[in-house]
Amino acid sequence: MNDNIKILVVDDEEDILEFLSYNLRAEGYNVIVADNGILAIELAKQQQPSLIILDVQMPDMDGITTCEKIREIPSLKETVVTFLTARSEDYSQIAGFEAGADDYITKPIRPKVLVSRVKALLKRRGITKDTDAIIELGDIVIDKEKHLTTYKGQEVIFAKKEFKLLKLLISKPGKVFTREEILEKVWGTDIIVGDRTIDVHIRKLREKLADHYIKTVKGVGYKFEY
Amino acid sequence: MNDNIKILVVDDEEDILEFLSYNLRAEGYNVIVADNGILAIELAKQQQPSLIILDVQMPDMDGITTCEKIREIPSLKETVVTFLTARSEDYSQIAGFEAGADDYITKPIRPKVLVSRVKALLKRRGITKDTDAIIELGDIVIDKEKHLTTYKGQEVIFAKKEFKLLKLLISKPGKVFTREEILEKVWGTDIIVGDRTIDVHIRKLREKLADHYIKTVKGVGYKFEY
DNA sequence: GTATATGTTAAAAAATTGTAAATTACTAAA
DNA sequence: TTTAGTAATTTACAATTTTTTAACATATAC
Repeated sequence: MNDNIKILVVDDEEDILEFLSYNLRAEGYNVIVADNGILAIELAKQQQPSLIILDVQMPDMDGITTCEKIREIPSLKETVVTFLTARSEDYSQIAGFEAGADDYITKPIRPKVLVSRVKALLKRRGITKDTDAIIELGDIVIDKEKHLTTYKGQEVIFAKKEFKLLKLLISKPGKVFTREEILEKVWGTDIIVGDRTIDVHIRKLREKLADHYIKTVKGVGYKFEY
Repeated sequence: MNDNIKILVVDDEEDILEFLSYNLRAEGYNVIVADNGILAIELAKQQQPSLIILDVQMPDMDGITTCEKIREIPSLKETVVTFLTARSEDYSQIAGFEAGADDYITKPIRPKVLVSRVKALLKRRGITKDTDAIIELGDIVIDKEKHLTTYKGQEVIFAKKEFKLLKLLISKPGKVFTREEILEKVWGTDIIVGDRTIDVHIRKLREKLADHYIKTVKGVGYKFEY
């Protein structure tokens, strides 16, 4: 479902790992787990999760140290980190924020609280599920269901193919989509179109939005960058 | 790039074998061929291809029988099999799926259709070469998905070949890559370029990063050292 | 010192993409 | 069914960027 949003849960207690991943998976998240800080860092580097839930109290390497190390990794600078603390221990709260955490969740964990907190955190960072009917990126709002796009509050009309292309590019901002990928996703596998077709459609998008949103990566493809 | 992905093509007509292998090799696949079912089974057992493209109409042992026999071989249970049928013959399509095929391609074969179909099939089975999406070495971060390289937090733009070369060298820091190896991996086997081409590209990398990362091992090749 | 391998630079060549205009395909109304 | 309008694609060429070549400089091993 939302296997696009990856969450890494780190705790040394098996029970808690299961509890958390069960509840998050039920919401459709792609959950990966680690039972210690070392593994957590390794997994985080490789898998690039959007959110890391980190228990403060762990043997060997505690959550705070783990968080500090995570923050040192350039590719994880933007990752949301939230702590899991037993009761509301003032001390770990403060230390947690200093270590670079974005939020903390206190045990005992209530499933509903957990889920809403996670949703809020991700939303705050603009990480949305691609199943959402509405994609919002600053000035650009796309309503998939209504086939409606708004740019700076103004409605912009995109033809069918244009809309599909825009939706694709915007679905993973920053990711480069190769021409092949675009053909496959927008036109379909068996349809063959000429070499310039994609360019022309890209041009239409650039015309209707602003030039700078869609970047060309020569020899590779196109990407959407806000 | 995909030289690890092996495809077995089975057809009794020499022309079609050549046509298929030419187009698949052009995409970088490792293609092996067989002109009859018996040989196909033998090769499949030995070589363990990821995908088998099987002509339905063949003398001696037809594609459907061959497929059934392949499906009986435990080590080939996971192999993707696709049929090649003349026109869209309903009969062979149905029989094909019963025999355990995953897809069928109809003749006449269009190269682009063939390739995209093959890619889709392999992807569906999760057969991809791509390792980690992000390579990280201290100050240098390479995001393959975003086709983006960061050096000391600053974005550095590499053209396609440069990017490929950097990716190769950085994939095994410290390892010396010979010129031959570089040519093969970055340019491909059958492309012939002059003597100074690699040097020029190495120079570009050195210009865009810092000189000291890429070391020359005279008489041998180049290596990346952090 | 000579021969061989590599470094450097600029310019040529090749590849890729951008664009406008023309053509074709499609769709909904008359 | 015809028609008119819009969308999608192709075409032909321009503009741009990347890649390669080629000529010469420099370094290194023997």
